[in-house]
Amino acid sequence: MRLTTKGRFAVTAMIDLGLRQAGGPVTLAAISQRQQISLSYLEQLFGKLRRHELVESTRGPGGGYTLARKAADITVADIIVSVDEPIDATQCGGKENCLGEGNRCMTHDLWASLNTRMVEFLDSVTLQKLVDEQLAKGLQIEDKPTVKRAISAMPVTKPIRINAPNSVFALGNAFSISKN
Amino acid sequence: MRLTTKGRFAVTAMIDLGLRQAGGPVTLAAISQRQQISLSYLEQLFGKLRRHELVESTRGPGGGYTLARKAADITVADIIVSVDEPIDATQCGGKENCLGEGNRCMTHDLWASLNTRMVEFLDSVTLQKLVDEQLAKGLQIEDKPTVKRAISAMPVTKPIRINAPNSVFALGNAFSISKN
DNA sequence: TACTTACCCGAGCGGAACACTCGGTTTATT
DNA sequence: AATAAACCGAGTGTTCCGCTCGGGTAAGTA
Repeated sequence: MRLTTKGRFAVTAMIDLGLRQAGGPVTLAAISQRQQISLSYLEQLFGKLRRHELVESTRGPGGGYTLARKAADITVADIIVSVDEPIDATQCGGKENCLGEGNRCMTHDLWASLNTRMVEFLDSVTLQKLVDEQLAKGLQIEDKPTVKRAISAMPVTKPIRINAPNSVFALGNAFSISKN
Repeated sequence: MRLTTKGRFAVTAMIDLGLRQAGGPVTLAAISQRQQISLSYLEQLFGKLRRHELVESTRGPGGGYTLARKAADITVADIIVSVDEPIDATQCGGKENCLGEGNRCMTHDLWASLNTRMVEFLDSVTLQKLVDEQLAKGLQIEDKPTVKRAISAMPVTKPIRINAPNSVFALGNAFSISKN
């Protein structure tokens, strides 16, 4: 489990989905516009989210994605684990004697427990909670416009790189971390 | 604030330091051996830790590093923030209107709060706590051997890549994350 | 039947940052 | 002087992120 913008995007998109799915399946194209995430990239992420059974898809016109479970039953950990796949093991795969004789594997036990607590934390934050937070902040969801009008009114967005790679929790200046 | 093996190494090294500093300054070479972390890499990390005033250094023979504060006053967040430096801001640096007109910056508020909670959590885990955990697990600290004997008894380690990049919380198989 | 909509999929690419090396300098002790 | 250790900066290879491209397939609408 890594924590990158990948997971951040996934969480963001899932919140968007949770906010709008009451009006039927939500299109990736719509999420892409609202959240400024590349459509193709969203497709990759939602492919993973679907395989992990966090979302369900319906194809064809009027289709899109919906949550596979109630938002209250989806946690941030679920989402992040889904998109940041196992990859593979690093160093001393499973073996206990990764260090020399005697002094064995202090790192593993330590980090495993730290890791457990991290997961527990992320697991304690449900999608519902995040959705509610957004609603509480006065976010208002406009009705779905007719497709034709929305398309015609849409400005052409030039493909620039919006997001820097691998910078989770490295937010914009206004939100940079400082412990005073 | 990113979460990578870099931070993991730093935390591990700091625990090692916390465990051994009672007997005077601890050498990076010693930490390198015990924790299987490249010496030069440790030097980089401790350079940052020193600049952030988490450790103090004494040069020359018999020198090494000690904690700049009590272990109880150093948190995991302190350590990780120190080594994973600000870099710089991504996307819409500080501006509030990163999205188009109307729908503005849902992502930021959301992630900022999530981020805050993450930091709060990591800030709640002190180095002292981690050190105590290690001690409780029966780790025993041997007396410092004389330098000459230790050096002569040391096998030549061939420089292989021990650790994969960018895989925090992607632990070995035995510790891979699974939410059953 | 066509047409469109939307999900689906895999290959690939530029660049950032990780994990690490190397060669050297400075400071202090023996 | 010799050694031990912290310091420093400039590299290097690899991974993987963030994203694009080009095509597919299923499901509605005409």
